[in-house]
Amino acid sequence: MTRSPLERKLGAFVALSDNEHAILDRLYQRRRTFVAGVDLVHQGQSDQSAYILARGWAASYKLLEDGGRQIVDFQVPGDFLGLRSTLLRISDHSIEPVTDIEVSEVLVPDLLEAFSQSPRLATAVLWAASRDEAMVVEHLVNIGRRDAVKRLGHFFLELGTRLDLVGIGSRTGFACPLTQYSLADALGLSAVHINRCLRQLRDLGLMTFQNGQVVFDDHAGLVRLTDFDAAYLDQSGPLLL
Amino acid sequence: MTRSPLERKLGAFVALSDNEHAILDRLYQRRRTFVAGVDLVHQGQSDQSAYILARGWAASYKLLEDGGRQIVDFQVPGDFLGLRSTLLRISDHSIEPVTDIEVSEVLVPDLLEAFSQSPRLATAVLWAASRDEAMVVEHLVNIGRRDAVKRLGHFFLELGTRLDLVGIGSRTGFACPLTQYSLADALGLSAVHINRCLRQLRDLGLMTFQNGQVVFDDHAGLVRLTDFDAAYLDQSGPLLL
DNA sequence: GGGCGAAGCTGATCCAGATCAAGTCCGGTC
DNA sequence: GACCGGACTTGATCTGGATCAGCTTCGCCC
Repeated sequence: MTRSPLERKLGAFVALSDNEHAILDRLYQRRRTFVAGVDLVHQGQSDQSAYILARGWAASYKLLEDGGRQIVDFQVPGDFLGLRSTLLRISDHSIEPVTDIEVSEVLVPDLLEAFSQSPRLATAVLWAASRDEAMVVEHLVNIGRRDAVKRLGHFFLELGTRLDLVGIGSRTGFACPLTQYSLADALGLSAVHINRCLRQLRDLGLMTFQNGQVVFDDHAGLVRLTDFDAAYLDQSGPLLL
Repeated sequence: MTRSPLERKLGAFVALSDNEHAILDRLYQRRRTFVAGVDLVHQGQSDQSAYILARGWAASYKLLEDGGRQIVDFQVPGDFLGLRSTLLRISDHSIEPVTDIEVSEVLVPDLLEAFSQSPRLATAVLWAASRDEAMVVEHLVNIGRRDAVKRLGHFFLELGTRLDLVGIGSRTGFACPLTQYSLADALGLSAVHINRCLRQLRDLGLMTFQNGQVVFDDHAGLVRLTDFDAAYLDQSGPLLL
């Protein structure tokens, strides 16, 4: 039996029963696709549904009235899109596909129904939400207290680790569809400065990002420089309830 | 019947039954107190329990190996302390009481047990976690894209709104036990600069923070300056499941 | 009442990163 | 094959906020 990315992710937290797998399978039968660059959720929108990302990359961001934007996080396969928005009933952010993406739609009532059928599923989803929050927190620390070069290096290390966990990419590198502009919006820097920092990382022999390809030339060195600690991504294996 | 701050908060999301109130009451009978300045949770610690803050203020923060620290969020009565850490099994952050605090201890197994007795409670807690995440996200945007004065103003407006919702403080101001140093650690600025920005806000006639007292001299003006929108704090009333 | 430590305040200087202004180097498209 | 727009690159200059160094004020303790 093949498992979806979500089932793999939740399965890493609680050991799911056959019945729970069946409940999850029923959750997302509605397959949809969205093209790169066109928002699927708008800030301020209400009553939209949540999605589970099956293929491609997306970005969640907030727009400021002065025109600036802050990318809060990127989503990769297996991640929820807009789960928080549906619970809060109004979306506090927008979501834009970075590449063409494929998602499964999850209707809120179905999700709540699944929770009442299996409270352990509710706990697993709460765990997934906590993990997402931990990533945002680390992002906050990154922006608040690290200088530009460390910030950039740390960002790529986190991304690499996340992709590793869902089976895309590895310790040596990964394919990355982001532009220097989106990196700037994510890291609170200007695109020009991102460019210079990428060069620095290259010159230091630590990592390379060119032509949509990230290569960790010296993974250990980069970890050392950026004070990266993957603990918050938690992958210690299923908790038995 | 008097409700605890937590029950009030969760009750704002789902209308709780008497039975659910009873389950919640059973959750936290263990009252504990901690003195200001002494961490109750350490980064890297595992197996600690979660708490619900009943009185006083706390700060959750992360330490960097270069000695810097980033305060991720402040907690006020009704907020969870360390909920995320217990789900992730290892704490990714530390928690320090800003004032002497009073908390109720919540054991994880009890919490999971409560979820299986009432899936609606699980949903309500998931909602509370989403709300916390929304605050961290807004904090991220604040640090990533707003200049120091706006950042500071926005911070105080959020805090004011949160306190308003739990019945402490009001539209005109609130008592605030934070030092300029802790503000600096929260906002990714230096304490010196916080001092100058506070003066600016005072000179602009927008707000005053002196002697542990925040006064909004021109609430509307401050909202305008800082692009503050309380939508992410969601208080549209109970969702009926 | 004197000493001491935390918090607050202020001025002078420095620097990381923004901004401005030109480029180059694609891949598409007519 | 000329044109165009998007991503990337590079240099010159400017500036918000850090850092350093010292000051005051106040509460607390002996």
